[in-house]
Amino acid sequence: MKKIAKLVRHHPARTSGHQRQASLISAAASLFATNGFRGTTTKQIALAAGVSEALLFKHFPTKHALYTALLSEKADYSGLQEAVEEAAAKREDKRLFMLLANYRIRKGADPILFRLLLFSALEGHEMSDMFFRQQYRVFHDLLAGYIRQRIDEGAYRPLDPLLAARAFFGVIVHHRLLHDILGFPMHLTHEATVEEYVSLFMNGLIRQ
Amino acid sequence: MKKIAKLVRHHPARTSGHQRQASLISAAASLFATNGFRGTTTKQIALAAGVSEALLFKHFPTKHALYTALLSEKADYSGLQEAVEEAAAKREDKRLFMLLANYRIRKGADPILFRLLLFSALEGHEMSDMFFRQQYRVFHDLLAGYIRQRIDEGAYRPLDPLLAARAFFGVIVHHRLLHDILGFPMHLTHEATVEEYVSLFMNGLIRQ
DNA sequence: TACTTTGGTGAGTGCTTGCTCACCATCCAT
DNA sequence: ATGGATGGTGAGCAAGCACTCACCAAAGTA
Repeated sequence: MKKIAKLVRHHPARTSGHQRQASLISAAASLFATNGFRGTTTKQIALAAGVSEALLFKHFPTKHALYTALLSEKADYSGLQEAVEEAAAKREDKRLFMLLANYRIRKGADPILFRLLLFSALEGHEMSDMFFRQQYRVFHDLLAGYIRQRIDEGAYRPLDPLLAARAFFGVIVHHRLLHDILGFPMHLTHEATVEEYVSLFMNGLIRQ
Repeated sequence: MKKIAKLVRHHPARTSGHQRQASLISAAASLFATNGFRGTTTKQIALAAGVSEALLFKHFPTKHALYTALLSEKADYSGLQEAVEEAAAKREDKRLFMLLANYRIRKGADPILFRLLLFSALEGHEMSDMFFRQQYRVFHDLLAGYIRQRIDEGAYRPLDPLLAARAFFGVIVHHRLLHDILGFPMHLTHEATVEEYVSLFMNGLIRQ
């Protein structure tokens, strides 16, 4: 009798340390993304992950450490970089821009990451700098470099390459800002939107 | 003797209600802008305004009410709208774009407002919607309407007007994001930057 | 079987938060 | 002068916060 009661009572079959850590991080991700670092309590995270608050602190010494772990895990742009570099090598201008734009605007693009990034930038988390300077700026410099090259080759007008690259990312980032953060509805399909942005960037507004 | 002592002791000459309210709002503005709503305490605000916390709550029933008062006071785009409409009526395309871009990028542009807006958008404050839908969207629709008109007149290529307007604002907003929030240095002067962005937007990247 | 390690918790701790309340001080009108 | 309105405060409250601690339970291991 005693034994059975014992077995039945708490019996969710202990989870491994790594799994727990992962589930805590994923629970934290969506909470931090929606409410920010300061707007999220460790109690909420523990609850969302289905464990006690005490266990959270067994895995991460502080709330801050959990946040840092989360941010460094989320940063992953591999795959895109190679595709972009290939398109650049082949001078496939339009494909290059489409790749970059599509990566962020495409249907499955993770709005959580975008919100996390913005929050961390605004709240001034130290990981934010790392995030932007390492990951984001890779594409920044990559694109600026490519534009510079194409200007030298005479294919593009002699604009400032860095500003041109920033302008392009601006269009994309702003789109996500309106769509993911402010909740503006899409008014064309994802594909058509990307196409339109790229066309505008490459050819300008004025009828030539 | 007695009289003098009385006069000298607490003597900062009582401030009027309106002045106090204004100084509280201005103190709150910079604190909310740097730390967000949740990251700012009423104690900090009171301290920055040089009064007791209790007085703050005499002027604003809740922290939230102060935030709302602040946001609705900060929203003021008058002046620009008329100038833009005038340029539009005269079909001074470049001047119109320069006006819009300059308004946000110019040297004195208030970074506090931009941060406040972003924070309120991320934190999901109800004023945020009002802010964006009323103020921000005015220019959105204004510009989109103008672009549509110019397309009809055959001056612009037949692009989607709304997306084109968004793209333009995207460039500007992104510039401020990099500069005001992430702390990226300006690499050209304000004037040259604006000029470059407008030129890119109007003429495109590709040498025609 | 016994023992160490690891997963897991309830019940706190001290501190900070938004907010209140009783009270004082100064102005202005009568 | 005097009384009501208005500007202003110190002390404190209940709730919530990040974080801790003593302790239990289930595995692996000898």
